[in-house]
Amino acid sequence: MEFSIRCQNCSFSHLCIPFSLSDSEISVLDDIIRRNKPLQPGQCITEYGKPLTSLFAVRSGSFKSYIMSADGEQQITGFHLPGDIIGFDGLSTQSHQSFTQALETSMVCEIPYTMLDDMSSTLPALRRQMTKLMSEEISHEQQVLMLINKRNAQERIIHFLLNLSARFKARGMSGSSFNLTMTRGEIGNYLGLTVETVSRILSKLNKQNLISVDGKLIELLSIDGLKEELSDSAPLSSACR
Amino acid sequence: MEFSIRCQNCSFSHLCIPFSLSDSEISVLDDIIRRNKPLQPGQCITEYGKPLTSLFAVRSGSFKSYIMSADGEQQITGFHLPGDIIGFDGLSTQSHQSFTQALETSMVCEIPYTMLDDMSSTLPALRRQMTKLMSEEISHEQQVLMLINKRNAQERIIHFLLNLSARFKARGMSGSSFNLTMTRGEIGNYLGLTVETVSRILSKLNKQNLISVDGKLIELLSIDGLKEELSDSAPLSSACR
DNA sequence: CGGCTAGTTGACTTTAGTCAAACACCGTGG
DNA sequence: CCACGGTGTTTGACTAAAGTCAACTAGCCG
Repeated sequence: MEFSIRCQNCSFSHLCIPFSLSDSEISVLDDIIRRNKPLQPGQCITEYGKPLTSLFAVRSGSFKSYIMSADGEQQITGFHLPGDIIGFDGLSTQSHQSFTQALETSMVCEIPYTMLDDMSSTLPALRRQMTKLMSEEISHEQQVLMLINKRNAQERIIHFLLNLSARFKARGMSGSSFNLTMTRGEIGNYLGLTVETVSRILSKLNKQNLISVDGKLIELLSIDGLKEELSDSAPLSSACR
Repeated sequence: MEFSIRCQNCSFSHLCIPFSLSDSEISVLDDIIRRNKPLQPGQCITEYGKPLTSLFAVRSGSFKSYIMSADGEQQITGFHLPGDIIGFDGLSTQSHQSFTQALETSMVCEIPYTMLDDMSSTLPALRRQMTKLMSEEISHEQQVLMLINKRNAQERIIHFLLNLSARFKARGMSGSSFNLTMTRGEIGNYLGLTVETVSRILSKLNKQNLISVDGKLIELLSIDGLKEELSDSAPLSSACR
């Protein structure tokens, strides 16, 4: 059936768990993966507190993950594109720590975790890749912390756009023209800004002809110009020794 | 010699890699661990770009980890207490992604990584514990992102103090009275605040008799009162739907 | 057509940052 | 023993960046 694309011919496998596995190893992995029907925008694949039985790999579309505070406030912790793995934060308790919601019609590969863990004892390359992916997530979150703590609103948004651009490019899509599947509010939530600030800065960058904004459609007109804007701003803060 | 405390009688093993390993498994682990001489304040155990050959477990004292941006700006990503594992962020590239510096005279257990990885193929409990520790680090960083993005200066500092308190308590030390081994500047750097703001808020909490500040020595006079301060403040922001 | 959500823009406010000055603490060396 | 320099901390006065509040527009879908 149509949902059954295999890892062997998946164009995102170099970003995903199969990276650096041999063909035979990939085939073993492929056998345990479940590919379900597409998800509609708004549908959740993980919810806080639910038992973690599988990890998910984004097959197509996009997702947001968010945690929720005691008072019900959301904090978006990441946006996921094809090839990304979802669920690492739940492995410590074997129950999900965050919510993950489809931003558009999307598909995922579901990877039963106990099987994956079992396989990793006999396949060192698989174990190493899992470790690598988790380690990358830790490093990435550290970079986000610096972005939020040390950069102003415009710098955060430019970083965000450039990061999206690079990730689209790594997936064989255009890095200069893409659709935002998240709202301005979701971008702001992630970056610690309000909707208004996000909107104002996108308008400003648009006016400067650095980007072209047409609703959800974003074109990066001058990536160099955008990077220029980053280095222009105050290079050192007093918080740094 | 005096540096050779073993995992078997280490009082932090329940927080560390040995957790949930059997006695015989701990003994295998213990054999690969190197215990070097104490580190002086300011000494680094990891530096960006250096090959990662070992992970480190804090044995005594405390550390800060920080990443550095292209323009030399530091972002502190965490403070480490006994039992904490240092180095997960470097596993993806097999080279360290951050700097880790002793804040006081401290000792670490050095765990050669290839040996640890080899062991994890035959010891599922070890593999699971490593995964658990990495997963916890991911979850923790997500919580920090929410703290920085959604909480004001006072809330960040109270959270920071309560978190330190809980961690000291989990290590059998007083959760109500402790020494800050980091400077106000380092606290501010971590929380995205300036030295002045940190100082002002500590003074304010001191004046409110919620804490007592005497230089580096902090006493939490009313943990309930501090938590009260958290829930008092604006419960919902407009960034949340 | 009407109602809803998302997005934009303007006017005003607030929080934390900046700049500056002074103090405390600590180790060094005369 | 005390003077000195350095780093860390505190406090005050002022500023600026982003948040808040509000009004309005643009799509979208029933």
